[in-house]
Amino acid sequence: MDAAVRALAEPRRREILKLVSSRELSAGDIASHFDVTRPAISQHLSVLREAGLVHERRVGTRRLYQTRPEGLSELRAFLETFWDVRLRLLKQEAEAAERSKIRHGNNRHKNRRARNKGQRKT
Amino acid sequence: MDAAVRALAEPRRREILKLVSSRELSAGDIASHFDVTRPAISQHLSVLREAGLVHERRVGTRRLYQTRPEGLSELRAFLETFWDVRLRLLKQEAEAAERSKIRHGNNRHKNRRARNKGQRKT
DNA sequence: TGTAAACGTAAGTTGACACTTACGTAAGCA
DNA sequence: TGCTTACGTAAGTGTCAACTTACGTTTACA
Repeated sequence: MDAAVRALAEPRRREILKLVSSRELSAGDIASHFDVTRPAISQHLSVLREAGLVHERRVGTRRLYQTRPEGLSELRAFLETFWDVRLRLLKQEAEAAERSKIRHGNNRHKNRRARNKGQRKT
Repeated sequence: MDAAVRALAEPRRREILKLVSSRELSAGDIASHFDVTRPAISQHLSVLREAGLVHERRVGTRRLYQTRPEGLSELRAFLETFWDVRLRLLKQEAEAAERSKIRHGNNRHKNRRARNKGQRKT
């Protein structure tokens, strides 16, 4: 995953991924979309390939590239965990507030604490 | 999103995010989990805060940090698009194969082409 | 077989960035 | 009011990575 996220940190590489996400393109075609030299794009493509984010296919003298979404799955899972944790925390807080209400009835002070926790800015 | 993904490119910053995803921790507490100096962690925390990935809260002389999952949503959406595109392409290929079958009956040559496209390595 | 096309690779340069030590600052506290 | 605690910030250093130009390599083709 480290290689994938490092590869994505470069804006141009993210652009390349978008370019070849829905169709194969040759290295030259890809390079023509940018204002840097062709070797620079070639190096970006190497980084993307080694990170497992693109697939390379050689046909004749050309090399065709296409996005490999599976290369993103680990990072995707990493990001998901944070949303899972957030949801779990919110659920726990809601349950704690509920228990507090049951135990202490309509005690105003306790209710205010629970409500404030739930209101934490999102 | 650029700031977020650049922030995530650093392994230690990803570790910090994990540390404070389920609970608030002070800068010092966070630093104690690593073998670099406290100022180094402080700089990492600045990067994470400016990228919108953590929330900072000051209490007394301490600063408490916690992950802000919303800061990851743009990158998350970016990653999702690649899976959406992949699914759309697979669907199109399947439909094309189906139409080809209807038009040409059990023509072996055409069927083989369609099957090979579907078998493209995942 | 020689030439052109489409690439990748080598080598060097520049800028960013992760780290260090040293210092500044705000809040608690005797 | 001084001292301590818990930080951030400044300044300097070394490493890495993105770019350039120059060159090598493979395939197609007359």
